[in-house]
Amino acid sequence: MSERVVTRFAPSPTGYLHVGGARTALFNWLWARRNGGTFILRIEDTDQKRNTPTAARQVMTDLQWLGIDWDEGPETGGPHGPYLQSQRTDLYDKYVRQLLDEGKAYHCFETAEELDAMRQEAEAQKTGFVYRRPENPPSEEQAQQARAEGRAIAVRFAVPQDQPIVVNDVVRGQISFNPAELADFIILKSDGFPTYNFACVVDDALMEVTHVIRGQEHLMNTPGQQALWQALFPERPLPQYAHMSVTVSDSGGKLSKRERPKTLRAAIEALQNPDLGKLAAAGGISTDDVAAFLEGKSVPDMPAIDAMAASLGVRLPEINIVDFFKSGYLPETMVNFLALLGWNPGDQREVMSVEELTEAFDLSRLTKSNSLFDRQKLIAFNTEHIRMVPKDVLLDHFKAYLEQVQSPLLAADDEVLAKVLELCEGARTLEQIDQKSRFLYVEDDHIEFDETAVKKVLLKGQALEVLQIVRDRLAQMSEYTEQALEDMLRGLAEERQVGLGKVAQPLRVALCGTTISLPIFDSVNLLGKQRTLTRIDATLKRFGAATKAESK
RNA sequence: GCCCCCUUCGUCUAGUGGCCUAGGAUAUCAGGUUCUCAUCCUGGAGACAGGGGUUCGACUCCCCUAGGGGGUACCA
Repeated sequence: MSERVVTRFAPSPTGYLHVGGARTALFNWLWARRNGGTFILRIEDTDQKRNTPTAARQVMTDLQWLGIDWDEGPETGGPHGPYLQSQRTDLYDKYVRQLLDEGKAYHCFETAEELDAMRQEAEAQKTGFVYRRPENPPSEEQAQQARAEGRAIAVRFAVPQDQPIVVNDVVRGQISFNPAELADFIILKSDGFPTYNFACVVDDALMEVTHVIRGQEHLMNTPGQQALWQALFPERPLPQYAHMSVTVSDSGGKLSKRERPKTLRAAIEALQNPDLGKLAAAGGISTDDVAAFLEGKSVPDMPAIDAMAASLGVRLPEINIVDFFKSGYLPETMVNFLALLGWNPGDQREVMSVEELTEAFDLSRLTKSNSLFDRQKLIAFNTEHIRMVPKDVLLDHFKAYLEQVQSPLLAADDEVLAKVLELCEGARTLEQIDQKSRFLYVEDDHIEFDETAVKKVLLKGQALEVLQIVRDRLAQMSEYTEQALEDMLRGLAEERQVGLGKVAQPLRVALCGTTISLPIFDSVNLLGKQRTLTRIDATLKRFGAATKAESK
């Protein structure tokens, strides 16, 4: 493979990087890395209405979290910059001019509304709408005049009609298109910005892109782009196109950003008496916004959606890359899992490191059919990667996670965190590790007791009695080691002719408020004698009184 | 409506005409280990969308039907 490889990821900055985009980025990146080639990041911000100023930065942050770096792009620079399309308009203008002069493009004056009307009419008659090229395209003078009158003026590419356009796709083979069914598409919008189909071709050519790896949703754009490329850059070879299958959601349909708001809306609607005011406050938006959201009229931004969901304790399906970060997935897991969505190494390997993926990746093994995003399998992968990743790397990931969710465990030093990670071997997500360990750093009088845990463990049988004995023996222990603790608890269980669970569970709930925590001996040990006793006393006082009251 | 793509266990997939009584993973079920949650171990069940061809022989090649997906913008 001595051939030079240049790939690119070209997102439009409309929000967070989502799973689909991340996969596209990853495949392009893997292919470039595999071949010692160049990976370019290009921001396609030619739609004035849809861009948000911080989105490009957000996308870059998300890529970086995944470990996807770019050789050329924003903030990195490179020989083909700038890498924001909104800063390249002079280039696009130049090529539009060239096409116009060569008679390969022409002006048109229809407004968006007029075109809409034509389209609707066509639809009413159940026929497809194809823009018909006028017999005599407007002259340069007419265009000048229209411009002077302030009319909307756009430029269309005249798609060559002489022969079928054959796209040679790496994944799907040769696909032939009838040019008569390809409309003369707009390349320059009336606001002066190029359309995607135009800017993309100009940039791919200028940036010397050799491989275009993208989702199947772009397959229908390809004949037009290819024709444009040949009109503009006849001397340059076309890039290799590879159209990947689409990723669909396990809740049915295409994996879409809209799933999160949808899930939240359903959760709110399922409530008897949703407190809209409280929701609005949680989301930092107005009550009217919440009402409009419930009626399906508008959708608040992601942070507001997240905050409202959190206030209700509702879990939203992860869609954006940051969502997976917040749910405690490792970047290694995401990269591995994403890579297997529409690709496989051809042997029976599945859990793979980035290095292995890079080494094995090949365009010839891209899958044709759509794949479903299976969260269950993702969790299984995460379990494997948590186990596989080097200790220091895992520690770094864990600290980043704790920071992200602002866990009380942030107060712990590296030594304790490393110990916690060791004790949580077999955990499925970083979130689980955090959840079962954070009690260590919660104030003794701030323990939240889980209702079912209290009922099922503490208030059952002789639990409180046993807890009292545990407390007394603990207080008397001169040596407070894990081994001593274990001996004591096991001894007690044996004395009372019960399983260790009968002794350990009440203690666990007293210390953590839940039935889920680190192994009990370690929990007691890490918490320290004093705090352990304090928590047991508080529990005995609180629930001991409750049972007495009940028995009266 | 029109155009394009796709179709193997629930899910992701291996399979490029005989290695297929179709392999792996995950999920699921049964059993075991275990102080909780997990992990872990053993075993089980589970698929070539349907119909026609081609061929000595089709999961593999061709056609049709059905189903799924994508596109049909002055979005990308």
